[in-house]
Amino acid sequence: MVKMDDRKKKVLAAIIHDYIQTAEPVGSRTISRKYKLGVSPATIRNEMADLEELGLIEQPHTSAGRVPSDLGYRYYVDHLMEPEKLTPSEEELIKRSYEDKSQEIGKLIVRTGQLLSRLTNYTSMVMGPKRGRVAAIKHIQLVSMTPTKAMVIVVLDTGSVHHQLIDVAENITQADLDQVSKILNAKLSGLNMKRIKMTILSEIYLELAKYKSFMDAALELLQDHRGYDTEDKIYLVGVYNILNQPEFHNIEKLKTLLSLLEQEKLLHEILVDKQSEGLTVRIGVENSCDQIKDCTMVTATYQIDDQIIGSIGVLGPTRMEYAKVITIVDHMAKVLNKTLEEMKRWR
Amino acid sequence: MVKMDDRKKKVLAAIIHDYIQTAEPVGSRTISRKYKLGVSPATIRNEMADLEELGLIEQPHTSAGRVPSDLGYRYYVDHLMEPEKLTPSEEELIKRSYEDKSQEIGKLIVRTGQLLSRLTNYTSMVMGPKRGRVAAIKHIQLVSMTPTKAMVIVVLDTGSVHHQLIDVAENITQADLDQVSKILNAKLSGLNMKRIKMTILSEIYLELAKYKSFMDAALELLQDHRGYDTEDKIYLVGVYNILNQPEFHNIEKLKTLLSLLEQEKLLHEILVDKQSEGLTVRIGVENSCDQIKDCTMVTATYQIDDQIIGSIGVLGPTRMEYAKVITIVDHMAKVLNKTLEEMKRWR
DNA sequence: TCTTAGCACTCGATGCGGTAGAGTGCTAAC
DNA sequence: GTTAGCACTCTACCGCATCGAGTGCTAAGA
Repeated sequence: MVKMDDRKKKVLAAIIHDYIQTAEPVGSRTISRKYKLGVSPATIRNEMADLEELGLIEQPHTSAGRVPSDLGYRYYVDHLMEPEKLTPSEEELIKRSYEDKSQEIGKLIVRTGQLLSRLTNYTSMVMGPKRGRVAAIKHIQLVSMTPTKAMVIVVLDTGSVHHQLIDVAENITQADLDQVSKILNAKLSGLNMKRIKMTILSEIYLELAKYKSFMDAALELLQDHRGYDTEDKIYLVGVYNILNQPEFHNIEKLKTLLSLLEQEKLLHEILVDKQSEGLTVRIGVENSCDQIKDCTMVTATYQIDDQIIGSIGVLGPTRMEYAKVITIVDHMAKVLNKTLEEMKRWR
Repeated sequence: MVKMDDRKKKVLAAIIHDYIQTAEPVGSRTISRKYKLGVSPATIRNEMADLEELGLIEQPHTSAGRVPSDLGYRYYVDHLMEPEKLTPSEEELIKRSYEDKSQEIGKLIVRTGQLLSRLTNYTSMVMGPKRGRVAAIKHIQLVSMTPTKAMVIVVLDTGSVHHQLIDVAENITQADLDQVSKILNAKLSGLNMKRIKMTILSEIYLELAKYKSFMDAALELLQDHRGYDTEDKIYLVGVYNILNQPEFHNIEKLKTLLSLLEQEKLLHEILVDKQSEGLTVRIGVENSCDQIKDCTMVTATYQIDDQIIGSIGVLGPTRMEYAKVITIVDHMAKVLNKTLEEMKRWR
């Protein structure tokens, strides 16, 4: 049985570095010349044969150089890689992006996605925050728009605002609506969405019998839980960055990947696949989804009060700049968590 | 000088039909066999030579068949094409999509984009409604979120709702906020955004001197005109449909096009380029933008009270199914206009 | 005068053999 | 254990011949 020794590690690291840069199979000669291990190509070749036996590298065909296997990348990430530091300008950019504090949580997440994509040059995927608890109603307001239309506005304590137009009878005035708003607020304000059960609703019905005609529509908005959740929403930024990866210059591969990215359900599975707190790197076949078998996903969770409420991630080819991407994702998750912590008070 | 006669028209139409279907240059033999004009390939060849002289068709190289030129498509669209009727299932689909009446105008536009893309299998571009007039304030509401944060909500008479979190002093209560809301509503309700000038603002400042601390932030939201406009926002649907077009199996072309589609400003120019009321077809070089010189755009405007407030359109290769696409875009614009007319009352 | 069969011609696509070059594995010497 | 040397393998590339689709032209026929 072959064992990894120090030189093998160096050779593997060299192969991976070179391949990440060039996307071309790496030969023994290249390594000997570019990476000064102080040994001849022949020695490198022996080491390479061992590394291949270990399953860490592969040959596309005889007389081609070697290419890292998924397992090789895995070994690299786990044992060899030295995380790259952020450049001052990168740090600066991140800092500036989070400066504006009076943000809605959703916007924060979107901005994170944009940053991830911009810094890594890959595609970023971020998942909107899942409520650690169910959102509670802060305020309800009805506004008359035209004689027959009114706007229902619901403010949640998470800082999100929802609105919908409803039809109302011709003779309803803004005064009526104010009256209804008042009652709704008295009854519902502070309650979380799950606790708005039929009992309370029928109570309201009773009290507002004369407005029955439009209460149905108004309450429908309240009941529509899904409408309040950004939980399932996944934001993609920089999808077209994959066009810069030579491995996707093949239209068929491109189609497969892009059609995957259109399906939010699958994205969701990919993003939370085997998710545990902190940073996760899933390389090639480690992904459960077939369509990204030659991609790597670097994801991290973000949380509030130790409860995971969402994920951010970067999707790229297995030939990914691991040292850079991992640092960035990790750092962004930390910054995001810190920012969320500061915003926590009003959630 | 060669003149178009009936048979030339038939030959041109045949070439275009065949090319739209196959994306391959069309030969004289194919036309004679498939399109039963009752003449031999040799005759067709003579006609083709004439059509080429007229600039309506081109030869990629000697010994290849003919391909329609932009001019050829133009002639086809102007003189030869018979608009294709919508199938019952298509009509049904469109009808169902617009059934839900109590819609916000923005959602209506997005839905239109989705339909366009789905029905045509090309990329759709729709532009959000430009206000015929400046939006007016319908209602302002301040809601206390935490001891130090409040939500400003502004409802416009166009049916859009805007909100933003602001910082407030620790000792401000919801009652205070209600008081401020009341005054703001009294002063500003019904005014359009342009008319909120310094005079009115300073009046408010005077009256609400004791809340001065946070009025700045609240009024900033009111002043931020751009925030209220969806005018410049362009929705793209079905971008990946272009992958199905053989003309874009070339990565470089694809990159050029996709990078164009990422630039909203350019999109805006493309969509309203030489825009006049009604349906417009811009074929290949007729587009002012270089990057879509081998694309065709079919656009239509939508209006309220004879004022153009936006555009919808489809982007595809010049080898486009004109008869189908033109019918669909035209029909969708009409349906959209009709729906907007019905919604008009509350705008 | 218009149509068409026939034919020579053009040019891209395809396939094949040969070559160059990159890279390997193995062996034998250091 | 390392390395120089060498035979071997396989891809990429080039040139060449061939095939076939499609043309333009010409001359005969309607």
